[in-house]
Amino acid sequence: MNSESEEDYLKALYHLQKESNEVATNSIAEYLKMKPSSVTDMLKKLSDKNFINYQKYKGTSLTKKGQIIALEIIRKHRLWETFLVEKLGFGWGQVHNIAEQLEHIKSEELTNRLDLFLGNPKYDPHGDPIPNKDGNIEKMNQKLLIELKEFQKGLITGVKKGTASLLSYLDKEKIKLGDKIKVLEIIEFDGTYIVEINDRKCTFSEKICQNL
Amino acid sequence: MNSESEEDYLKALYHLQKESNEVATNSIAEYLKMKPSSVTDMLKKLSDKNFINYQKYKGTSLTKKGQIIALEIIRKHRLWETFLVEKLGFGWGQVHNIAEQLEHIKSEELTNRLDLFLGNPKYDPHGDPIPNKDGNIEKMNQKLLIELKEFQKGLITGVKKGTASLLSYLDKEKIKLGDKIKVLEIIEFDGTYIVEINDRKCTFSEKICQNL
DNA sequence: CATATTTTTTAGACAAGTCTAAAAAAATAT
DNA sequence: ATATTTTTTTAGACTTGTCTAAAAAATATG
Repeated sequence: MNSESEEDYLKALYHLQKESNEVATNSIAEYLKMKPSSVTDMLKKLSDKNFINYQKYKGTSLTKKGQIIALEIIRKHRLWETFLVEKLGFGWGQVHNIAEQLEHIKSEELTNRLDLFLGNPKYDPHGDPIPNKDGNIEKMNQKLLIELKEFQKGLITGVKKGTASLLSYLDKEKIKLGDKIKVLEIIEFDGTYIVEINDRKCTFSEKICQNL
Repeated sequence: MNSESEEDYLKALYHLQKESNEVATNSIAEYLKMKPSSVTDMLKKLSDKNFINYQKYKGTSLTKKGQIIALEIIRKHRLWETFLVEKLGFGWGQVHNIAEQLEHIKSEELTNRLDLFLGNPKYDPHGDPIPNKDGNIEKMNQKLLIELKEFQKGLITGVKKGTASLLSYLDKEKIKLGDKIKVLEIIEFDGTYIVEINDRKCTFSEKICQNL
């Protein structure tokens, strides 16, 4: 059985690999808020267990075996987030920390029963796809809002950096997943977007370049 | 914040205190399947934190503060067991280990929302009372089956030592909590009970001296 | 390309929680 | 009331996962 710490590293690797295939020691350290030396230690351990491809001073990547574990953790995380929002009535922003704990609960049967109980959801409350039992995860066809030009339209399917403050702002504005969005105007000067959602006009700063 | 290990000790203390008020180091060790020396170490730590009354070579007991923590853990354990059985469809016997993990999840709001979601249950699936938010727990008015005489009647409200094998035996016999029970005959020789449950006759060995 | 900077690793330390073996205290028995 | 046994504690070791400081490798700069 793997420790919680090992699971955290594998999950981090999975997320960081979306940016670039080879992950640097320092970026893992930054992501997990640890010192690079601690990361090196753990990379050795994960390499011994054949969860990662690792050679000194080279970048790191998940092996097939490591990826399977990472996806199991992500599956559990997203299922629990769904449970917390759908069944217990938590808001978007509150669930991450709790799911971070729940994702380490070890029981395959629990995970599968939870999945069934939730109606085999495809997406979590943030719009991220939930891997299935066999570790298959849907490739996302998402764009960032900043990639859209004037008069283009889209559906809001998720938020990238789920900062609590952004999520609660969106909540307050009654903006939710699945809402249609249309870009009315882009202000050159500071990159502010004027968009239309649910027939209402909203203004997004450039920093909210993280939805489609 | 308290470690999982500390929580396990406090919970053990709570359960062992029901037998006798002062708990011996060795009995904690046996209960938790650890060596007595490890227990001594932890007792010092818990004593420093004012969770227990401890003096070298004397027995140990929970302080008010320690009892509050213990009851929080027990509350969480029993709520999660209820969730697993009622909502996810697990059987009696399967839930203990999983609840043992879930009880350590730290979020008061989660616990309270779970409680609400389950309809503020008073008893867990084994018939044990669930402490409320303020740590109040119902005193049990349970007797062991062995305490009943011939022709006395009762309600099955719980199982003491929840061994998986006994639970699955009861399941197979379709015996569940709330069933009415009537003692028809007690066989002197080996203490076997012949009882009537749901209009059917059953035979219980003396060892099943753990229901009312 | 030689030096400076950055990244990564090594070496050694520490905290938590456990263990074994031995010593000390308490309980029991003769 | 003393000797034996049992219980409990102490002392020291080990593991896991982290850290700091220093060394080594890789990368960037003039």
